[in-house]
Amino acid sequence: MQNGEKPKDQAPRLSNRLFFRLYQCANMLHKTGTRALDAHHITTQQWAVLGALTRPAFEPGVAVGDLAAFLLVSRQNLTGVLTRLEAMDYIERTVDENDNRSRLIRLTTKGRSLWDEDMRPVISDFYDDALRGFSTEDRIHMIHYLDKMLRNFKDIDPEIQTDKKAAE
Amino acid sequence: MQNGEKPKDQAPRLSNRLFFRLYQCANMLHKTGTRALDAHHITTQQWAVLGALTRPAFEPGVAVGDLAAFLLVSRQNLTGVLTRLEAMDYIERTVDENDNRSRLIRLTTKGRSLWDEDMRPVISDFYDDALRGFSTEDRIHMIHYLDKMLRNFKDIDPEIQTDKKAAE
DNA sequence: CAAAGAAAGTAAATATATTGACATAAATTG
DNA sequence: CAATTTATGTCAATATATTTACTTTCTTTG
Repeated sequence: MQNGEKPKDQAPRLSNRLFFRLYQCANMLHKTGTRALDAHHITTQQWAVLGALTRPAFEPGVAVGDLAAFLLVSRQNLTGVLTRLEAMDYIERTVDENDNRSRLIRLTTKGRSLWDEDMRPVISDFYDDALRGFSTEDRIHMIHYLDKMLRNFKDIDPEIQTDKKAAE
Repeated sequence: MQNGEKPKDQAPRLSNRLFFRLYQCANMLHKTGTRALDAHHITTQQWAVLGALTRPAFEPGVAVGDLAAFLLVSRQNLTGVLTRLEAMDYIERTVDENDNRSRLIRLTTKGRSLWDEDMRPVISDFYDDALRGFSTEDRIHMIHYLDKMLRNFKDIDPEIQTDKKAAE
């Protein structure tokens, strides 16, 4: 620590700057991400849902609550997003045979096609643009920091039980 | 590059993971941040606006468009947030003497008091919790990455003119 | 096995956020 | 200087996102 002039006074400004940048990045992620997929009328939230549903573990169908826990949004929020995706025929809701309360969410053939043919190339280009200048090591470091912050957020949130189980 | 097995195949998964973590962090930032200030009925967006208005450069009053450019949200979005903050008597809108189209946004005495007495301590604790385990260098690196990504986002966005001018 | 409890999903109310459209006022042009 | 263009803020429509409340179904108890 070479800076001798009261490092404690710098900390609040540093934290403030960090979170403001995170806030700005979040705004731009949704703004530019939604615009990138505008031709297909897909928003970043719908993107996140569709992307989750392509995961091998979720392909047989996933409950709304589990999907919400994975995306870190509320169950109630997902209801609306899922309703719109279902209306566009990209996903389907089926009743869980083992539990009539539970609805299993799954990609339709149309949804799978949208993801593979239309969205995947656009997303790939979007990633390239947004990560321009990031080396592989930069990306790994950034993921490390985001993971670390995410664990802290989960500790703050009384709803989420941090069960130490790595989710990929 | 020591990893000899097709590093190009790893890149998409790395990018995907990075943006998914960013998406999750953004969700948690708003969720836990709004909850932290729930006792004062302040959301993270209102927090961002009030925080911006405490900046010395904005204290004489700032135009809606300039505030939107600073926060990286749309002008139209701010209208609603400002209306609610004005109804709570935390900010005031005055007409710019030099331009009758422009409204100058400023903190009220009540808003200044809310920020200094009520919000600042809560925000300070929130920062401590969310950045637990982050060294000063970690914070600087994280800010660096967020800044870098932000520049890329601005390059993607056709609306924003990146005029290379550092905004603090 | 019936009653209390918990869990899953959805609806309603409130607050963001975006784009498109619009009214007013300033700036530019001919 | 009048006419077009541009700039500023707001309203409207759509899509998130949250908390509160409720219905249905499953689980737990007595």
